[in-house]
Amino acid sequence: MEKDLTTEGRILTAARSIFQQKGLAGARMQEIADEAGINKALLHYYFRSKDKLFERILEEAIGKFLPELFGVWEGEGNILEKIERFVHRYISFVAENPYVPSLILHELTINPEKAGMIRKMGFKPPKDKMMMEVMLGVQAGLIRPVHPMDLILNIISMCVFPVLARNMIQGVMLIDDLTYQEMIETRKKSVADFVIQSLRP
Amino acid sequence: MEKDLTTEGRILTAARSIFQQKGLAGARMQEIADEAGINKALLHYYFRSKDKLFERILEEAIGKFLPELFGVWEGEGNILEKIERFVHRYISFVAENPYVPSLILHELTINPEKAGMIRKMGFKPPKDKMMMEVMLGVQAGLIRPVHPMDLILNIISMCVFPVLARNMIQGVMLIDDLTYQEMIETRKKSVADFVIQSLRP
DNA sequence: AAATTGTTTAACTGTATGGTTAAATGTAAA
DNA sequence: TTTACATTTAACCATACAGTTAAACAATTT
Repeated sequence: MEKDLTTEGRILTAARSIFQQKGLAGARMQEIADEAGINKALLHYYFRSKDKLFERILEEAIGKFLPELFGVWEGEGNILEKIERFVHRYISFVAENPYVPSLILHELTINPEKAGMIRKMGFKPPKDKMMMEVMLGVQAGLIRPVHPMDLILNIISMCVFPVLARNMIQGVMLIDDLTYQEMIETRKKSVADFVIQSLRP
Repeated sequence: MEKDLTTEGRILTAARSIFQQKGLAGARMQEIADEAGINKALLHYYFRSKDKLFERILEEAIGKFLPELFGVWEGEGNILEKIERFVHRYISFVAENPYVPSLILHELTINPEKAGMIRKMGFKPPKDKMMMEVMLGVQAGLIRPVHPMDLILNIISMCVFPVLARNMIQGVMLIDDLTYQEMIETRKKSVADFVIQSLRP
């Protein structure tokens, strides 16, 4: 249980952790209360129901996740520089907030209609910008021609999956915590290299 | 509800589907019974408890997943050919059995200790073989030097993630079913190309 | 001091759900 | 036909859990 923060903050921190580990159905209000160092009555005093609490956490997760995801295309530099910056920032982000993709993945797998929430929150995937950026890179001779959506899927996969599936991969490959931690760290560079190497004309 | 198959088979099919969509905690025995076209009493007649049924499904999933994953390194050909074969086979496999990685991921995220089951089932990741194969490829001038574990993580990520996170990606990127289906299909080649391009010396 | 707000305690309600049971019915083989 | 197994029906039990309530206490503000 956290010492500092307000009670509401401690609840949110606890809820994030529990919901991420167990999902909506698997989480227990009592457990969240325990983790926050309070009791169930107070938990309901702050958040009327489990669903409301979960929705709050999910919205917060999406609100952190998407700007991070879409933001790259706004910055300076050519496509190679953007890729490098994106990979570094994105792996750092998911490594520090592993609950974010995990929650969204689980919830949207169970309940695909909830994707509507994304549009309601005003996010729009910058597909046009992506297309344009890749085309510019090709024309400038910086990269070979590729399908933009394929490229972006590849990059996101390599950034997110190793963090998202950490327990599974460690379990299957028998890798210890420290080694894995270091691997994630080195991947902030190596994934960008891997992509950039592949894009050589 | 399926017409053919034995009752046990229909139960397993139903359980796979429900457990994949909702996870262990979210699944309902009644729902599994309905999907199998039988009643709850008969479901318990075949599988004593939810946990037993789930364990059966999970073991089955791991038993399908790991041989597919580790099998590549046994076949003929140089590393580039193996990568090409692996990507094609692996994406085909996960596309046809999306429940497999989904189940394992969710369960091992919640319950990392269950990774022990993998060792108990006699699977061992062929790390040595992977190392050796990559080193041979480097020595033969087929590929540039890379960290084998990084490479394998990249490949697996690009194969599994787009299928695993399909709902999330479609929701975020606003891609319709058919388009996505086609993308998965083309990725059976394009991912291999992407990797092989990256590995050029 | 009084009022407001945050927090605890502890008991309680209602419901969803896993699991059981027993009796009846169907079905196929011995 | 008898035996054994498969399946249904329908009721039932026990438990876990979300959510409520009321009374008391603590802390802060007015």
